[in-house]
Formats: sequence, structure tokens, C-alpha cells
Amino acid sequence: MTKHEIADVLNEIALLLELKGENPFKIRAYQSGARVIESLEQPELERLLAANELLTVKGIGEALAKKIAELHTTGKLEFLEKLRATIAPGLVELLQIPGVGPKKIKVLHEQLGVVDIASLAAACADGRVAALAGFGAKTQEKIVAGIKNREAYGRRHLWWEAWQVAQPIVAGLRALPQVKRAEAAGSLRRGLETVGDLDFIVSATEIEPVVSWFVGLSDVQEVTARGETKTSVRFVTGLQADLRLVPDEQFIFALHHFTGSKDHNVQMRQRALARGLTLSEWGLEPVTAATSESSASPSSSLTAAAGAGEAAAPRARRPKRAGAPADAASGDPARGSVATEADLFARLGLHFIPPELREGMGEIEAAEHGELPTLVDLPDLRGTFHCHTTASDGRNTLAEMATAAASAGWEYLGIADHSKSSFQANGLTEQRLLEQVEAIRVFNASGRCRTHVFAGTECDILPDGRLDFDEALLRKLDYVVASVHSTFALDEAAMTARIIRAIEHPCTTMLGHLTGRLLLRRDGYRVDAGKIIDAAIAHGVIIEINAAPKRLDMDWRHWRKATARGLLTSINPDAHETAELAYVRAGINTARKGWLTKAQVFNTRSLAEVKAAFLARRRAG
DNA sequence: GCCGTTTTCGGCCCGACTGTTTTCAGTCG
Repeated sequence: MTKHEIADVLNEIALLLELKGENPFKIRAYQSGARVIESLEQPELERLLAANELLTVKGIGEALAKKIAELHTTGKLEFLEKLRATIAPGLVELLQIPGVGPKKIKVLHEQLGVVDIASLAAACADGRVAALAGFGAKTQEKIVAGIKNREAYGRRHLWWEAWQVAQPIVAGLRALPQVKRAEAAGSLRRGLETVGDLDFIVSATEIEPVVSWFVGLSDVQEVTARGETKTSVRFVTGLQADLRLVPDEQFIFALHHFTGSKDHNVQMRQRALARGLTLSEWGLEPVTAATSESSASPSSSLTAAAGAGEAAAPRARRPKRAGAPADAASGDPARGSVATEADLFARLGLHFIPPELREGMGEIEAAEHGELPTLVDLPDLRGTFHCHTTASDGRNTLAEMATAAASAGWEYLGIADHSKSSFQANGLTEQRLLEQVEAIRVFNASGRCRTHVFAGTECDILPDGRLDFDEALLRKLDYVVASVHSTFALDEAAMTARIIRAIEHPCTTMLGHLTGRLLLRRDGYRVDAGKIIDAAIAHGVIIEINAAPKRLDMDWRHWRKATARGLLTSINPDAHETAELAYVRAGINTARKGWLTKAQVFNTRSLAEVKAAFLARRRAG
């Protein structure tokens, strides 16, 4: 069983336990177990299982280790079979409805016999839901709307599309006279490949004008929440956005809180607690009787609670708000000196952690030891490869693409049109490719454009692993991107062997989109990424980060380990028109999330260095 | 269910918003 399958099982157990109303900490243990398994490489997992050392992994205890071993050897898990049998299968999908959680599902199931979305809709239709204790007309109304819209609401959005929406909103917020600072936070700021909703963090002198502007945005379809510090809207596209208003002295805490992943935030808070501090979106404060009272068991700090109870009850949990007197910054050393996120990290003994790394995947330990890399950034790029022209399925000519690259300030641009087997993309025949190579030589010689153009191909990897052009022709090119575009249905072993054969070809410079996935639309073909990475390293082949927002392939989760072993990447936009050259911005997200430095990205090299590398490779081949 | 230079038992991150209540539970992030 693969690590993904094992993780899926653990997550399913967590979901089912949630529906049963189990101890939330037990549920969390299964979820974190799933994440830990995902973060291991398959061979490492195999080794741990074989050596019976799963218990050495943090987050895996006796119970999980036993279940994982059972899954691995038998492919099944008795515990899960039994658990499934106790829960109506249709109840799981009810969790997709906003505002409906495990507790409500339990009541709906036990009192109304609801077993799936259809029976819930029926119960709403005749008013039985509104009549339940703890429910009401509004709840029923929300459930009806949630059922109706669950497809649009549940959808995630490509990072690039969310970014297009968010940028003008941030600019608009900053332009308001009441606004002091405004940022987009959330998974968007972390550069995640898909985004669930948008989070805007704003500090302002006045609340009302900012909220009014926000809910008045032209694409707002519905205002779903409007409170003192949080306002939520739903756009016509189904994308949801939260606006959070905080006093300026708390801006950094809110920004950090709403940027980090759940795991990152939990780890940061635990770190704060270990230092006698409590961290929240409101600030960083010493742990006091009042703050510990809310979470401590009733038996603890009885004397302190008696004293703090009457006066502090409302204030302790809700420390400061927008518009409240700004007594927070004055005189409190735990908060007063935090003016930037770097200050916040420093307060906890950490180097600054870039937003892209805040996933709770080892960044805090690295920041503690000063071992965070200096991440590659957009200005480091000096050119790119894997771009198409009208010769195959692009929409701009060679000259137009080169001119656009020059406008971006790039020293070079690699053209890689499709090869002949990609009929659907108007792939080039041998003859047309030779004509294109000649056209590129002429173009470079003309001096029309200060950006040098490299002649390449995006050469199909045929089903048996051969390349679509013969070696003699490929040797006439500057470089070759080898990609799979057909026969996706091979099993993992066959697909892996196919790609490795292409990597072993002496003319292959780069491997295109490793898995062929289309985000939110189709999974990639199954490959053993570890084996392919090893082969690429052994043969000096680059694996691209295909920066097309719908691909972002190879996935960022592989890169940290891959580059530690010596893999090189190139951030390639797979541009089919001039505007799409900007996709490298999305590829930079992937690279940064993969902890990559400038040195690990081939297209940060100068024109002379790239020419030399291509020349050396041809000689070696 | 996991974990431990204060613990092998008793903790486990923190707070906002809504809807339903009349002080709080459930949900969400």
C-alpha cells in the first residue's frame, strides 16, 4: 500500500470518528498521523515498516503503528471496516454543507433519521429541521442554501485566479483614507497551488467605511457574516473572502495568524507556551491566571480564578478591538516592540520564516537553528525555457514572444514547440522543426531583439519511452524538453520506466511536467517520483517546475528532498502566448515552497552560463 | 491517540461569529 493510500485511510478514520462525536484530540491524532505519513518518502516508509521502527516517527504511536502495519501487509484494516459499518455512508457528505458539522449531523441523524443530503433536503422542506431544539428557521434556511450551492462553495480555485481577484482588492483597500495597512493573507500568501478563500487583513482608523467598501464590491453576491472584526462575502464565482479589521498595533499578529497553515500556527503557539507566552491573532502575552483559566481544568488555580473572575471575564478572551483605546502598544514589552513579522519570530527565538514555508513542515526547527535557505525570487530569473509559438499551438509568433521576453528584462528565451506526435497541438514535423531552427538562427543574427532565443523542442515521450525525433535531429537543437502527452493509462511501474528511458536519452535536457496533472480537473498519471528524481540526478537532467497555474508540476512537496540530493530545476511557464510568460510568478511560489535557492534553479544563470552548459551537455552526450 | 529536562496521567492552540439561547454550543479557520 502506498503512503497516499495509508494517509487516505487515516483521514477517513478521522472523519468517521468526528461523525461519531469522538474525542477531538483522538481525531487530531489520526489527522496528524496522516500528514506525517505523507511527508515520508515511500522507500523510507517501507524501511521503517520492515525494521519495525514506525514508532520512532513523531506523531505515530502504538495504535497507529499497528494499524499502518496491518494496512501495509494485508491492504485492509479491520478497525476501519467495523467503523464504516456503524455509520450511514451518506452522512460523510453532509460535512460539505457550510454550517453543518458533526454535532448537528448527529442530531439530524438520531432525531430525524437523516442519512444523506437527499433526506436532509426533505427534512428541511417540511420544516422538521427548524423545529429541532438548538436549530431554527435561519439554520434551516442556511442548510437549504448550502445544499443548493455546495458545488460552487466547496470548490477551490487556482492560485493564479485567486491572485488576480485579490490584487485589486488589496490596492483598493490601501487607497481608502481610513486604511493604514492591508495585506492578503491565507493560502494565497503562502503561495499554495490552490486557494479555498481569500483573507484580507486590514488595520484602519475607522471600521464602517472599510466594511462598506468591501461588501459593496461589484462581484459580491452575498454577505455571509458581518461582525465587529470579521466580515465575509461570497463572490459570484463562488469564491469566498474574509475581511479582518484590527487595530494597527495588532496588525502583525493577525497577519501572521491568518497566513500560517494550521500546523504552523499550532507549532508556533506551542513554542510560545513553552516560553511562558500565549500567542493569538491579537498578540503575544505572558501566560497569566486569566489566560490559563479558560483552558485549565476546573480544579486548577481556584484562588486566582476567584479574584479574576468577575472583572476579567469578558476582557480576557477578547483583549483589544479596532476602535478601542490604543493602550495595547504602550508599556507592554511583550507586544510593544513587534512592528514586523521578523520581530514576532525573533521574539520566539526564530529567524524570519517566509510565508511560503509556513506549512508546519520543519520550518520552525530550521528557523531556530538559522538553517533556512535564502529562497529564489522572481528578479533572480534571467530567462526561461518551454514556450510555444504559432508554429505549434501557441498564439504568438517567435518574434512576439522574444520581444515580450525582452520587455521582461530577460537575457534569453527558450522556444520548445510540440513534436510531431502531438497532432492535437499541431506538433512540428522534422522538416518544420528544421525550418524553425533556421528561423531562430536568423532572428538571433538580425540583432532585432536583445533577448537571445534558444532553439528547442517539447519532444513527446512515446509510450515505450523513446523520443519522438531521432538523435541526429535532436543534436541540431540547443536543448530538449521531454514530456508525456499520450497514453496516460499505463500502470505506475510502466510509466516510471517509460520516463526514465527518456531521461537516459543523451539529448534530453529537461523533463517536462512530471505527472501531467491538471489541478482541480484531473490527477496526474501515476509515477514513482523518487525513482525518476534519482534517474534525473544520475543523468544530469533538469526536472522543470511547469509554472502554468493549472499544472505547477513537479509538486512543491517533492522539491526540498530532491534538491538536497542534487536535482536542478528550471522554472518554465509553458507559455502559449506572451501574457503567459508571467506564469513564472506561480512557478516561483512552487520553488519557494520547495525551499529552493537561486543556485538550484537553472534559469537564474546568465546567458553565457546557459550557453556553456548546453554546449558541455552536447559534448558529453 | 500522542506525548513527556517540571508529567507515564492529564494535558492537548486560540478566538470570532451565528443562531439560539438568556449564558452558550456549534462551526470555522
